[in-house]
Amino acid sequence: MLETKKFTFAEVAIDPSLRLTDKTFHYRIPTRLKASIQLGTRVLVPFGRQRLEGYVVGYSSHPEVDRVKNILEVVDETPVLNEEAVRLARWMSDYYLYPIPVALQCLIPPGLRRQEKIVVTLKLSDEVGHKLKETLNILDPVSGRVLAFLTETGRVPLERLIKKFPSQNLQETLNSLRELGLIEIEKLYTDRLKKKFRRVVELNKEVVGLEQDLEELAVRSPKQKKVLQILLEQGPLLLNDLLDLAGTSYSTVKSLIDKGFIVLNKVRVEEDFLRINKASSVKPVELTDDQERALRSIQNALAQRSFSVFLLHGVTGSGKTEVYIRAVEQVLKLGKQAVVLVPEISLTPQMVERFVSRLGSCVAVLHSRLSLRERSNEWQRIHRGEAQVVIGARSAVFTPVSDLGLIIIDEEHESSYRQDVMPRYHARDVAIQRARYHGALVLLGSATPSLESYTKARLGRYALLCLPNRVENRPLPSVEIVDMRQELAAGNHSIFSRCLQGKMRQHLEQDRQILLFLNRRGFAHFMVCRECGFVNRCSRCAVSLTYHRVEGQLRCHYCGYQEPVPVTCPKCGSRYLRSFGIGTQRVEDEVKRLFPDRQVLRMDVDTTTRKGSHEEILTAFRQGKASILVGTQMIAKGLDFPEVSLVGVITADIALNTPDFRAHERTFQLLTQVAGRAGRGSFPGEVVIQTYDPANPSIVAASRQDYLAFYKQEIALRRSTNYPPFSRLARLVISGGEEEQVIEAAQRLALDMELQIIKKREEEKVPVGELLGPAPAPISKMKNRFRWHIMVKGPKLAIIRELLRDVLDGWKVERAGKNSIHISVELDPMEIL
DNA sequence: AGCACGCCGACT
DNA sequence: GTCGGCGTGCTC
Repeated sequence: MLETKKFTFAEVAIDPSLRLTDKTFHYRIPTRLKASIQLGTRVLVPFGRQRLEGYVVGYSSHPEVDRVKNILEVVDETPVLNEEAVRLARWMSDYYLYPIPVALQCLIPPGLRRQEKIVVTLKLSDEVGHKLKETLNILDPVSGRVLAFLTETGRVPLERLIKKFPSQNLQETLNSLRELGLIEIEKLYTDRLKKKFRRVVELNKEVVGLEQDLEELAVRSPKQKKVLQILLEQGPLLLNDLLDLAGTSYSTVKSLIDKGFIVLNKVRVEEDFLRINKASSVKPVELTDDQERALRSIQNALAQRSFSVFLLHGVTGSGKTEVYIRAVEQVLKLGKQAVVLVPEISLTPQMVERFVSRLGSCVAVLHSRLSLRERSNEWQRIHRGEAQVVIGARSAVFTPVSDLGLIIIDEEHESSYRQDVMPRYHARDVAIQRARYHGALVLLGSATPSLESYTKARLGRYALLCLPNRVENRPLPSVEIVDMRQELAAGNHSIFSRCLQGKMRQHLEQDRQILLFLNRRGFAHFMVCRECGFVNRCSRCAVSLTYHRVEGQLRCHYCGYQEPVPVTCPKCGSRYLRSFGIGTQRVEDEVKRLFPDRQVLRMDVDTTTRKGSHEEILTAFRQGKASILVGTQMIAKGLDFPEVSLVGVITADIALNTPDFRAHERTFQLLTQVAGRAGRGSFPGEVVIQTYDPANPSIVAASRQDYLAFYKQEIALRRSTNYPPFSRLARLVISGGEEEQVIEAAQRLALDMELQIIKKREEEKVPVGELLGPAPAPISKMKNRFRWHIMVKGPKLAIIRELLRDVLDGWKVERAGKNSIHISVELDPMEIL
C-alpha cells in the first residue's frame, strides 16, 4: 500500500467521462490536503485555463514536469473511488494496453458525471449602471430586451434565456454584452440526477362527513366518487397509480382538489419506496447428490477465504442456479458480498425473480434497460452496503462491493462477457483479478465451458465440479439430425424437413409448445438478380444487405443502413430478383402458412427494440398465448419454458461457416444450449437439428449433449493448428477513410512488428511468435472505413503484449480524427470480423 | 472544452 | 505582402 504522506505529487486522471484526454497529469499536493487524499480521491485541478475534476491514480515524490500546479480542492468527503478501483484500472491499463483514464471509465459510478449549467448574471455595480445607460441606445433590440429581462430576474440559467429569446444569435448577443462588462456568464455544475419527487394524493383530513358528500357526488360525478372511494379504501396513493386505478384523468382529481376534498403533495421519494421485494416464499428445493457434492466443495473453499477459481460443468437443466443460490447464501453468512454475472440476454425477470425471492431485498439488479437514475440507485445501495448481492451483466463485475467473497459467472463461455469497444475487457479476467485482491472465490458455470476454461480445469488451475445429470432424473432431450440434402433430393423444397414438420404437428396436437431457432434475422439472407447476378451490398460496409420482407427493406446488419427493396435490378434493370437464404421472418411466415390456426411469436433484434418488448414476448409465450416461438440467439440461452417439448434448429450451419477458428466451438455451444431448452418440464423433450453437414463432429457431439467428445476432438484440432488454448492471439485492426492510407499503415506496422520480433528472438532470445497478415479484415469495410488487420500468435500473451507496447509506442492508437488512421488492439479476440 | 500554432486562400 | 479559415495538438 502506498503511504500518501511520503509523496508530494499526485498523478491525476482528468474526469474520463469528459473524454478530454487519455493522459494523466501531475499536481502538487498542498500540505493542507495531504491527510484527505488517497488513491481514488476526486480532486479539483487547474487544467489549461479551466478547473476540472479528476481522480488521484498514483503518487510520486518528484515533479514529473517542469511546471506543476497545485491540487485545488478535494471534491468528496467520502471518496467515490477506492484504492481497489484504482488498482484495477491500473491493471486493466497494463493488461489490455490502454491508458489508465480509459480503464477508469468502467469504474466511475453511473450518474456521477455532473451536468454543466450555464448561468447568466447581470452585473449591478454603479459603474455598470452608468455604462448601461450610456450604451443602451446603441445596442441592438435583442440586447436591450435581454438586459431588461435580466434586470427583472438578476440571475438566469442559459436554458431559460434560450427559451425566452429563441433567436439564433443569442450567443453572440451574450458574448458582446459580456465584453461590455454588463453581464457575467458562469458555469455551474449540478448533479445530473435531479432529486426525484412523486406526487401523492390523499384525502383532506379536515373534511368531515365525506360519506354524505359521496352520495351527492355520485349523481353528477361518478369519476370523482370513484376517486374518493379508492382513497378511502387504500389511503394515500401516487397520483399515477390513482389515475390508473380509477381509470380517469387528472382533471377529475383537479376538481376534487379545487373542492377541497383531497390534497396533492409532492413527496421526495426515497427509492426503497419504489422497490418491490418479494418476500421469501419459495421452498428451497432438495439438492441432488451431485449438487450437494459441488456445493460442499464451494462451501469449503469459501470458508478458506482465499482466492480460487471453480469451474462448474453441468449439463443443461442440471440445476446450476440452485448451486449458485446456495453458494451466495453461504457468502452472506460469512458476512461478505457476492456478484453474480449472467449474459445480458438471460437477465430476464424470471431469472432475477429466482434470486430475489430466495435472497430478498439484499439483491441489487443491474441490467442495460435501467435508466441512469435506477442504475445509480442500485450502485448507491451497494456502495452503502444495503445490498450484499449484485446480479448483472458484464459491467456488473465492477460494482463497488467492499468485502467481496464470491463472483459467479454463469454461462462462462458466452462471448458477451467480452466488451469489444473501448475500454475493452473480459469480465472473466476482471473477476479473477478482483477475486485475487479480495481473496475471494470465482465460480464459472456452464454446460459448454470454453475450451480455455475447461483446459485450465483439466490442468488443475481451476477446480472442476460436475453435474452430469438433469434434476429429478429428467432425461436429456432426444435429438435427431436431419440431412437437408436428402430432403432436397426427395423433392422437399420447404424450409422444414418432413421429420420436423411431422413432429411439429404431433406436439401441437398434444398442446405443447415449440421453439424454432435460426441464427439469422430478416426474411432472407440477401437478394440476387437472376439475370446479372447483382447482389445489393451496403455501400458503407463490405457486406450484402439482408432482405426484411415485412418492412419491405434491405438492411445492413452491421451499420443499420436500410433502403427500400428495389423492384428492378439496380444494375441491369431486370425484374427477376430472387431472395436467397432464410431468416426468422421467413420461418415465421412459413409456420403461419402451415399452422394458420396457431399463434406464432417471433423474437429477434427487430422485434425487441422497444423497451420491455423482450419481456413482453417471453411472458406471452410462457403464459401460453402462442404455441410457437421463432427466434435467434435470444431464445437459445438460459430460458426456462417448462411447456416446450420440441425444439427445431432450422439450419445448424450458419455459425459453422464463419471464417474463425472458434466456429466449431460456437456451433457446439449454440446447438447444445438450444437443445437444452426442450423437456425442462415434466415430459421428455425432442430436438430436430437440420443441417447440410450431418456428419460434422460438432453437430453430432451437440446432438448427444456430449461435451467431452466435443472437447477431445476440438482440442486435438487446436493443438495441430496451434490455436488457443495452445497459443495466445492478439489482433490489430487498422482502419481509415482512405484505402491506400490504411494499407500503407498496415504494411508499415507489420514491418515494425516483424523487425521487433526478429530483434527479440535474436538479441533477447524471446520467442514472441508469428505474424499473420497484414490482410484485409473479413469485413473489409465498415461504416465507410476500410479495415485491415494483423494478427500475432505466440506462446505467451505477456510477450505479445510487450511487443505491441514497444511497436505501438509512437503510433496514435484509438484516438484519432474522422478520416485519419485508427489502430485498435484486441487481445484474445473472440470474433474476428 | 478552450486555446495556440500552423499552413493555405482572398484581400486592404 | 497580411488577415483569417479550421485541422492538429496540448493542457501537469
